Amino acid sequence: MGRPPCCDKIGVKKGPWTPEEDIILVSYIQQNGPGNWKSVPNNTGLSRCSKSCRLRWTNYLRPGIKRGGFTDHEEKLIIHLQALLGNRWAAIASYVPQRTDNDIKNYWNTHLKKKLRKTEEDEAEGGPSSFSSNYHRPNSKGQWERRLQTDINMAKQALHDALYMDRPSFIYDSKPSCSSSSHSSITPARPASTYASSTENISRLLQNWTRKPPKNNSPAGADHSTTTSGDGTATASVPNNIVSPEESSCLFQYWESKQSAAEPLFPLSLLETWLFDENRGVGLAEAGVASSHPFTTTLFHSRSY
DNA sequence: AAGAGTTTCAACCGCGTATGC
DNA sequence: CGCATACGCGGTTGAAACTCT
Repeated sequence: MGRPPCCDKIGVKKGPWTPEEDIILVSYIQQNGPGNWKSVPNNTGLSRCSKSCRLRWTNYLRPGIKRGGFTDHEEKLIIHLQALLGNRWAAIASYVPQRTDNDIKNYWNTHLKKKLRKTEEDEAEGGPSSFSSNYHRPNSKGQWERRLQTDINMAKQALHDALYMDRPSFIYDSKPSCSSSSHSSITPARPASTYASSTENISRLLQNWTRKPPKNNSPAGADHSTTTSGDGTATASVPNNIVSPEESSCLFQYWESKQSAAEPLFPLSLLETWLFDENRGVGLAEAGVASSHPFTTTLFHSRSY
């Protein structure tokens, strides 16, 4: 009885990946594209479980991944999304370009949770804090969870329509106009050259391997933005997320622009309001907020329920 | 300088879901 | 429809790095 192991445990190597293994994996994916992970160990000769290969690729080697050095905006975005979505890290990651779910999860567990706890303690003692008060509202999660899922799916569709309705051919071969640095493709099967930017990651990685910088040089990590790979994302490995990389980029950029303009947290407050709104009959469009931004306008006008 | 304690994060594990037969 | 397999996700672990004493 019991679940069979995902792969043959005998002879399967575990633990940290070596640069050699990384190179083998990256070059294989450059040629064949991500996917069909089951066959990767056999075809590459790597003594690794298929799962391990996929994880290594999606969390570390994939082009366009930014590591460490979370910005203040990203931090707030994550907190906000966590309050909305719970521990759905993959969903949250879909809104934060260039970050992996694992990275966000780790950051949450090691930094943000503590930060929130501390802030809440401070609040309990004295004045209100802008950091957490907006994010942790009591709400019967179960109550809106099912609805949330439906809403998310519909929002995704609407968002997609809104973003791409004028660009029928965009999806697989051109960059979204609002995205300067993110993934540009969501096609599963790709020519080898598409993955060229993997080499940026791997070379950077190998540099780090030979001269490991102190861990807390996180801003340097943020500067790595390699990221502008501009193409070649391993999009076949993009999980079944709420929004595509293009969409998340747009959202994120809008978020960032609003943040830098010192405006309130409009886009997510809007989203949050929408999601939490008990009186669904009263849409935000009717409340007059949606019209203030074309994105949300289209989003809400696209909703047909 | 060194040992203890703490933090970080890459990687693993197990479960749920999707897909193909 | 049921089963087998592959994939994706979230929780957890543990080694390495870092900080404190």
